[in-house]
Amino acid sequence: MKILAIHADHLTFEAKKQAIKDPEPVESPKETVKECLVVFMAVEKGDEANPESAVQQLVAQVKDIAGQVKTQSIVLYPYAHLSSNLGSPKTAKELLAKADEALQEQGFQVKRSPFGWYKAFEISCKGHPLSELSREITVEGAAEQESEALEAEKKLKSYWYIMDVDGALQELDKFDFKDNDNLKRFSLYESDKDRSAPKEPHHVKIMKQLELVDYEPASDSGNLRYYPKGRLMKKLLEEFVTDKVVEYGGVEVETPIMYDMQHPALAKYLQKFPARQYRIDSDKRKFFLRFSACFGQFLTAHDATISYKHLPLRLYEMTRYSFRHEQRGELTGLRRLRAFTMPDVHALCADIKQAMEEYKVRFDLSLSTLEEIGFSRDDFEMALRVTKEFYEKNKDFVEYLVKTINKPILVEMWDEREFYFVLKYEFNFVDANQKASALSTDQIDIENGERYDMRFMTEKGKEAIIPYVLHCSPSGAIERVLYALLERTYFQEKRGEQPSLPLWLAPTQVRLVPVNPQRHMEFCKGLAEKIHQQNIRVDIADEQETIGKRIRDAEQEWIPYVVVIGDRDVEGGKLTVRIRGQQDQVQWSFDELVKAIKDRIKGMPWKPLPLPWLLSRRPIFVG
RNA sequence: GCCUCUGUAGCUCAGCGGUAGAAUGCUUAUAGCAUGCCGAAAGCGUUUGCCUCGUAAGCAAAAAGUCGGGGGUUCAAAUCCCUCCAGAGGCUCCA
Repeated sequence: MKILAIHADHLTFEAKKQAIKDPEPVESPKETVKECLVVFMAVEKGDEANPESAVQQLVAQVKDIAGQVKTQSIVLYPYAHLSSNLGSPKTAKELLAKADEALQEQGFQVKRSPFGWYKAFEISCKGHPLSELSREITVEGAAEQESEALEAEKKLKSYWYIMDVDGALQELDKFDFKDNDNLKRFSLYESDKDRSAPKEPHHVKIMKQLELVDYEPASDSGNLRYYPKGRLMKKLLEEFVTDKVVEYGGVEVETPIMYDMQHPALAKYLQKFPARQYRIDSDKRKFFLRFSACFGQFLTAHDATISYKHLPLRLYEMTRYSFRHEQRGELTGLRRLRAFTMPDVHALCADIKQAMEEYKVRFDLSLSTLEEIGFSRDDFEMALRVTKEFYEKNKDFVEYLVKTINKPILVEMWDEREFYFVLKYEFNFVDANQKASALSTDQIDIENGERYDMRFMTEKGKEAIIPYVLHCSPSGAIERVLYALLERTYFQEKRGEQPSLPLWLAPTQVRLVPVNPQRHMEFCKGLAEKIHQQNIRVDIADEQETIGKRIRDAEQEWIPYVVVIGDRDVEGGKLTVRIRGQQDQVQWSFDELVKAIKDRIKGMPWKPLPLPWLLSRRPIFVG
């Protein structure tokens, strides 16, 4: 709170015009007070953390000044122009009223000029040395600074380029985007900082319609609820990514989700990472919720005995959850959350050569992870962010990356290094609203080895700090993968295709529709059991509805294979299969059906359907 | 955190001071197609009854509402005002 106190011979003020929606009522339009201390004051954001303390301090200050100038008459005069960081009108009004009351209790005569009006005033200042005083009042809890990194990012200057597959850099506006429409959309998004979106993102409706995910009003924003089908898809993705990382050499650990804010290594890292944290009080200590797996893994590595023979050491965790207290307005559907599931694999490297070799391996890991999930290379765009210095010294390395992905990429170059890393790439998905979101990413970190005091024994038997740490999320947040998969169906529809999910992720892979739910049920149950034994998810539309209705329901659920079972099929030995995305139905034997499906989901994890097979036995979670 | 819009039955939405209702779905989407309404009162879903059906909605009836929560204005509030909550969009931010 800022105050300006003036010892006046007289003050006249007159409310002229309403300045805010809900101003205080005016008792008498024009008032004059003689021989008084006029306290111009502005309530600030910081005061909201602890209004009681602000009032207390204000009263103490005013009492002090009034004592010095020997007056009993006080005018409290709200004066917004003293501050550029005003509190809300509501708090200000309450605070004024409380201050008024408290001063009267101290025996002062208090007048208040009404809050929320443009006012005319005339003041005569006495002019003695104590007659004009300004004071600033701060309350505890208000002084929490934004992190250095948040501040730094505001100042950081970026240079934008497109790098083609030969490694040649071109200015953004000189590049011909003829065959790279998606890259153009991505580049504009990044460089123009144009964030306008016309509508609600496509996937929000779908995630509810397919009964995958929903908002949970009883939790904090950005903390979602998963229904059985959504949980299944998420679990499959989690398992797939984990399998990929373990195959690559990942050493899976599990670490706590909250950490002491006062821990020396953590406190410094917090300053370097411009995300906002959830905070938790426990006993005497204050904790923050992790925003990645870095803390747990680095602290683990700090305590471990590591030799050069163990490097590169790949520590891995699928964080459920990582927490980032994003600003309220930034949250949307599955794209940006406050609690999300992120695979995080670090590689501790002995030197730059090893770091770069390892980086290449992980680059392939990320690419194959996204492609095996079901994305094509056209579904995402690569961005590379690098300091000028690192780029100049390692052009070959950068060229290798762009050649590997084999399409032009967006490059952001910085003059100075503000973050803990010197280079990172991302694979970005661009949605129908032109919003880009990072999926896979990997960073070369040159600070945290030292900050966390991670050491290893070199070949020469000397202890050394681990100089390079790679930070990779091979798929990006799992929720975000789901977002991209759902959002992508918009483009499928645009092209005239039926929207669909990758077969290995489809909650129901085969739906059996008995023509007569009574007469054909035995056969269906037997068939379903056989299909299930082949590790294919199956269910049975056994409701008392027409065939047409049940087929329609299956189509609206995006079921990949629909098999209608009637007398013909029970007796004939062939199955009539309706395949999503194809016009005609096919007549298949059981083995042909199984083979067709197995060919498409080869090598991907499988889990049974966590719902009753009979549709008539399932609750409806969404409408 | 700030600004704008939104919140009506499980879902999708109309109504916008006076009886709780006319639109909804699909697609090749600046438009087209289908079904409905203008006639006792939304459509889908749910429940019950009828129908026992071969590839995108069979027929009928019933139940179902704190009109997001709280406060105010008014003879009267879903409708106007204030406030809180939630969602979307913008600003900002996005490791």
